[in-house]
Amino acid sequence: MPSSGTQTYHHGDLRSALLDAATSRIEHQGIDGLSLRKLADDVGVSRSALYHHFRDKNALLNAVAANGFANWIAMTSESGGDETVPAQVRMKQFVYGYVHWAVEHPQLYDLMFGRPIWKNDLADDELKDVAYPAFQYMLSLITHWQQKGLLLADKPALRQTQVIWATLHGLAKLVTDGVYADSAHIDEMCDCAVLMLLPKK
Amino acid sequence: MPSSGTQTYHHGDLRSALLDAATSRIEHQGIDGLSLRKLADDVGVSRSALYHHFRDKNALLNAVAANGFANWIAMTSESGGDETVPAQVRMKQFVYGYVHWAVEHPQLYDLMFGRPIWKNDLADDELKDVAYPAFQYMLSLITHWQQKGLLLADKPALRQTQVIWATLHGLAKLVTDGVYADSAHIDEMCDCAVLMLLPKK
DNA sequence: CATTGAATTTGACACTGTCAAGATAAAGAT
DNA sequence: ATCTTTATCTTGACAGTGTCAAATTCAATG
Repeated sequence: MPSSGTQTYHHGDLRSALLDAATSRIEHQGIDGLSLRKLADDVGVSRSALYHHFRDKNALLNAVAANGFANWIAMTSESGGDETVPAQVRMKQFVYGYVHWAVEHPQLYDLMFGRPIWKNDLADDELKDVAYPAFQYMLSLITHWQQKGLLLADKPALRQTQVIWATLHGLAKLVTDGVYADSAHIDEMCDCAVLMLLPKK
Repeated sequence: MPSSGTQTYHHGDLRSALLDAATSRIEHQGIDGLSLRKLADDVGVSRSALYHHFRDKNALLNAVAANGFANWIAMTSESGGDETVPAQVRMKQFVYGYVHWAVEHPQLYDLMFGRPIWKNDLADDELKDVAYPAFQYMLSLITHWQQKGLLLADKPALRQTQVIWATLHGLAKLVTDGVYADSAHIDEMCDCAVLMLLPKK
């Protein structure tokens, strides 16, 4: 059992070392900036050692995204789970939490919610197992708001979930992509979004 | 003056031929699926002929995006310009038009409003010259809705523009990326968005 | 100690964007 | 008409990429 630090032929835990290094590189250089060969250098291993732990580059990206979802769910259920504060406050906290997390992990967010994985049907089962519950959580949360009277019940919860999620997703993407919105106004934009999405006044 | 059809050494209008082929390839295979060498094959020219008309691959992408904006603006001012119908109907038309255009040109939309160009500061002047007016058009349109009483005036028009745009952008991206929304429900989602964004009821 | 089997490396291939140097053709000058 | 210039296109080359097959190294098991 080679303890960490010493460099043995068998790395010991190459899979998670690659995962960590890949996550770090993605967060700094972006998805397109991830080169498997440079990644191997980071970890101090040869270029094709990776293929004994991941089927190909996409499988590695899937695993990184899956880790991201686990992280995301932890953040999200934290900001939405406090039952002592009123639902409206929790909604605002959720919106803040969602957008800020995306802005703090723009590249990871891109990977998790971007086309390359979902539209091209490149998500493997492991990723789906962690991503779908995340989607369902949003639906249950917004259904809950609806039941509490925070949202009107004149439209299906699923549609309202999609619209609210779209707004959060759009805010996050406009800011992180630098399109007609900059990070100095995140909170103002979130406030405005909450005001506009809540019914009555 | 080589007429089109005959294959001469000097292509005649290689620049726009490359633009067309690139646009077509991007719309079918996506941005990452665009290879300059295959593109050259499409046009029947050698691999590096392109560099006499575009500084590099990014310049080509910029030009494709600029074309996209021109197209986008044409569509958009068409669906928003009819002064004979009431503002509320025009808003709905605008929402429909925006999302449908994005869904019909997903890859182009990605290129135009995505991070690779804007966040990485890879937009050249030609692109900015056509993109910024597009952004401003959205602002003026939504300011107009506000003045017509369609939106409340309790929040700055800029913020409301960003939120509404975020919602449209988010809807478009969720659908085109295949994340928890599919194209069969576009219109329902648009309807729901309009209902939720408009004040009162 | 021998053998099995997993982990890792090296060599190779096809592909990518990009540049320098050469080849070609059109336009302008005399 | 011929020469010169200039824009256009091609060929050769290089560094980089993901990925596979075959060879190597090591740990564990018999």
